[in-house]
Amino acid sequence: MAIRERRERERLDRERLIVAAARELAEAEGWDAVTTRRLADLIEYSQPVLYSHFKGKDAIMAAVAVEGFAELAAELRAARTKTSNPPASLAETAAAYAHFAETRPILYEAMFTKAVDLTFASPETRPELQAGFGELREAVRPLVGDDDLEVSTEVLWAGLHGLVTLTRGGRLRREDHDRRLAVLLRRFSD
Amino acid sequence: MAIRERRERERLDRERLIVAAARELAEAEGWDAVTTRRLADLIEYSQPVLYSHFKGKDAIMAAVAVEGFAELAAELRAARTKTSNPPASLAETAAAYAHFAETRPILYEAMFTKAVDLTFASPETRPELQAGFGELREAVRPLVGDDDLEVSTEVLWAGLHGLVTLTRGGRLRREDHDRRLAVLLRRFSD
DNA sequence: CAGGAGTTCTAGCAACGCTAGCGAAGGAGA
DNA sequence: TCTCCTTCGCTAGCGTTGCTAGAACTCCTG
Repeated sequence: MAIRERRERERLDRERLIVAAARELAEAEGWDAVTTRRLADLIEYSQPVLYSHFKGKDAIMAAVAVEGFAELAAELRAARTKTSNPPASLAETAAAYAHFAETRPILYEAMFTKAVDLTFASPETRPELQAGFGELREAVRPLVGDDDLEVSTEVLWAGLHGLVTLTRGGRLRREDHDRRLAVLLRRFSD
Repeated sequence: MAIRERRERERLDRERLIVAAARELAEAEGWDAVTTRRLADLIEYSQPVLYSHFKGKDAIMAAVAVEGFAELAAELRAARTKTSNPPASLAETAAAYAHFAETRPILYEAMFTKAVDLTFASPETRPELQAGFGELREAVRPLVGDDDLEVSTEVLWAGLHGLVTLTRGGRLRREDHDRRLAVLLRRFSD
């Protein structure tokens, strides 16, 4: 029976290896470079083993995206709890969100543009996916009435998401980023 | 010489035919269904003619996107000029933006997710791409100081874009859409 | 009517995601 | 220790993709 356990452990290791390789390759050369063949080469197994772990390429990207959500939540939390002054805390959190998207664009792309089949805002949503939103909500809470909390947080999230995606797509001049962030936040701080 | 003109006219017609076919197919079955082969079938020419008009598939999608930007600008303009009351005008314009993205999701996808190589916010930006932003700006102008105008408009745009993309991706519950729009607008109307 | 320029097609390349089915490896029972 | 049998990963290949080289055809010109 111990053999079975070792096998499962090795299997889990290999699964992590796949996700890590996919992420590294994507961050190095973009998602277009992440093909099942190159991935198989990187992990030093043949293509079909990928499919014994994941339903398809999309599922691998979704796994990378889940990692991204966990990291985003952690960074938002760190930023939010850096200060106890509510407006400053919100500003830190928002800046951390923008910074995450700016410095890890490939990860952000997987989280919001590629992985379409990750379910959100429903009971069976994976906790990693809710945590980030939760951090935003806690940063917003001290500044708005509790009745509007959910909706206000969603609007802030949308504002941040819109800023980073439009900037990434070359739709907004990068140099005005800080001013835009300030304008967005000012509307939550009075 | 008239022959040359006729030829160019026919060529232009065929180019429009390609773009129209691409758009129809995409709106009917999604962008994944738009392959060069199916497109060639639809226009009743062989594949290579597509490449005598466009550099590649991306260029065809970009052409569809440009159509989309023109239509979006027209609809925003119609909404904005429906009333002369500034806050109401802004609300109409914002609602029109959201309505456009909601009712023409495939077009919106081409405009903001697919066609990456359309240059924005630079002198050589095509006028169709600037017009939509211009309508937003004129709707915002009466409500904010002229010094903040550009940045405020960009933030509103980002907010709207974030709302529609997060909603489309299943990240926001659709039923709260109107409340979120109201919260976003309230921040521009006081 | 013959020549040549321009246009469109047939055919095919390399790469993609994904899968059927064979062959080897290795634990389980006699 | 030998044999069976399950489990596992591989080779090979299918169908489809975007794109292109070069042949074949059309049609205006002299």
